[in-house]
Amino acid sequence: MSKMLKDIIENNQNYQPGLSIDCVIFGFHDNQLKVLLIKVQRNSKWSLPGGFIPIDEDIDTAAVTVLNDRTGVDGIFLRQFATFGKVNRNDQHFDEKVLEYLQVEEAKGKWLLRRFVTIGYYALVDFLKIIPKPSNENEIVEWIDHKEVPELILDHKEILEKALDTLRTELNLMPIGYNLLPEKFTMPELQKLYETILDKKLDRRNFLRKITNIGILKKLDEKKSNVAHKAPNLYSFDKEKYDEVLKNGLNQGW
Amino acid sequence: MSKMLKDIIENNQNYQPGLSIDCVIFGFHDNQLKVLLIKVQRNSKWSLPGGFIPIDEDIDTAAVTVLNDRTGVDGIFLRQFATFGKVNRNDQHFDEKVLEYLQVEEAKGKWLLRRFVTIGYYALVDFLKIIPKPSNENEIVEWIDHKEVPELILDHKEILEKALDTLRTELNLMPIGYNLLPEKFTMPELQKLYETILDKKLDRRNFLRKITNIGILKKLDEKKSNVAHKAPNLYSFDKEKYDEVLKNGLNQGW
DNA sequence: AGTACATTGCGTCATAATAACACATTTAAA
DNA sequence: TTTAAATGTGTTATTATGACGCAATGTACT
Repeated sequence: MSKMLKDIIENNQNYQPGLSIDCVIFGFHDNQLKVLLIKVQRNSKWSLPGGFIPIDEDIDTAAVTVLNDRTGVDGIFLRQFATFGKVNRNDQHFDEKVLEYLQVEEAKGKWLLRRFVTIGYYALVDFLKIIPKPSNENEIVEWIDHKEVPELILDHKEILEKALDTLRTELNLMPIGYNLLPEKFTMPELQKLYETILDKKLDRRNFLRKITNIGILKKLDEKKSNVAHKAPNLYSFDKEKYDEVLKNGLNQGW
Repeated sequence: MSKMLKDIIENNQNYQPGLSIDCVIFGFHDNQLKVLLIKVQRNSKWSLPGGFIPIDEDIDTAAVTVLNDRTGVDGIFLRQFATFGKVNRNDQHFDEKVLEYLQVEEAKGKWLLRRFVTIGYYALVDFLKIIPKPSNENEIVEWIDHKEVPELILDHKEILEKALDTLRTELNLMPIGYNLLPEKFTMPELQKLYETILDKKLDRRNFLRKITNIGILKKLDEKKSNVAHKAPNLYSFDKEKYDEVLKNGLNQGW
């Protein structure tokens, strides 16, 4: 932090006051659903990557910037899911000591001390295509298994939980693998992705039938190599049909 | 407006800057899905009821206040669904002329002229229990059929559409009638509610079977009186089971 | 009073989706 | 060569869904 944050505080008239963005960036690797977390060295707790909103940018655009800053990619699945604004949510986060440390004027510093409402976005990214990028030299950026996320700052744990909850619901409304898996993948991998998100075992054969019937998969004439046991077939998504289902939704219900 | 808005502007340090709340309040009557809209006389366009966020209130609490101000009820279904923050969303809404009219100092007035990000909430209320209440003497509050909503200010039409879209999706995830219908209701009424929200005809007999199987209805030993044709049976919700389904969700999907 | 008509209540039947499970095949490792 | 673990491809019973049929009820009209 520091230089960048100091710049923002001193030019706070260029940013939307009292409003921030936090991103829950999901990736899938080693059969684990991972979350990209950051740590500012000075601080002992991990947090979600976030940022402020330039007054001349749409909030969605600002969210893309946050994502892009940390992952170096864009054109990815990024979706707003909730806004958090409890009165005390960022009490005791930044205080006078921080402002003193940053050497900003008291008047300017007040901008940072008030209640910040934060808009939560979640992103689905291809783990292998991302190189976690600290946005400055003191920042640590890491993928952490969602089951082993340590204590986070402020209400970030609540934000993460809500994102995961949203993801679970969306799983019933749309396909999601395209954003989280590599170009080619196996059926067990896709199933494991679903199982990990839902935290629930699924029957292998029933899963195959159901996911196949959606009509978004292409079975490739190729098997995964260098694997223990029988080599599983490779699949890829039929992007055109995938997008169609994304648009129209899965379960019509009524 | 006016007195109240002027007060807010002059005491803007008591409100979250650049942030507002807009409520899409749904009611059901005469087989129509209605939306509660307001009109400030000076202005020719209708708008969603909204408000600002006191710095010492949670955003959810502020939303309850907005709802309560216009309907006089609380303890109702109220849910945040999205946050809107395009850069130009409130350009040309309030301008210098308004501030002049309100006779507020220019410095204070600037608070109102910047981009406001608005948090959208939607509410489901029992039409008959609500008495639309103007929050001041110049305000007009009215129920308007969602199919006949005229042009609205700013991006309020977009906000309304998004709320309706969310409601349609939620219909597949949870039951909703409890909040929109009176204590006792008929099966055709409940079905019409679903048809109106979904904008789609449903088969009467299949609807009965499906809604009954959810297990949230109590068939009363009573028929609706004063109706043309055969008197339909009355139903009410089994609140305990209803809440259980609300919590656990309808379609498990996977 | 008698009849037409709209609406309700309670079904059926064919088809599709889902849950539970069986068995042969492939491959690495013992 | 055998074993164990995983994959590929089924079957069967049950349940859910979509598309209808028909008698009963009550209003409105002649």
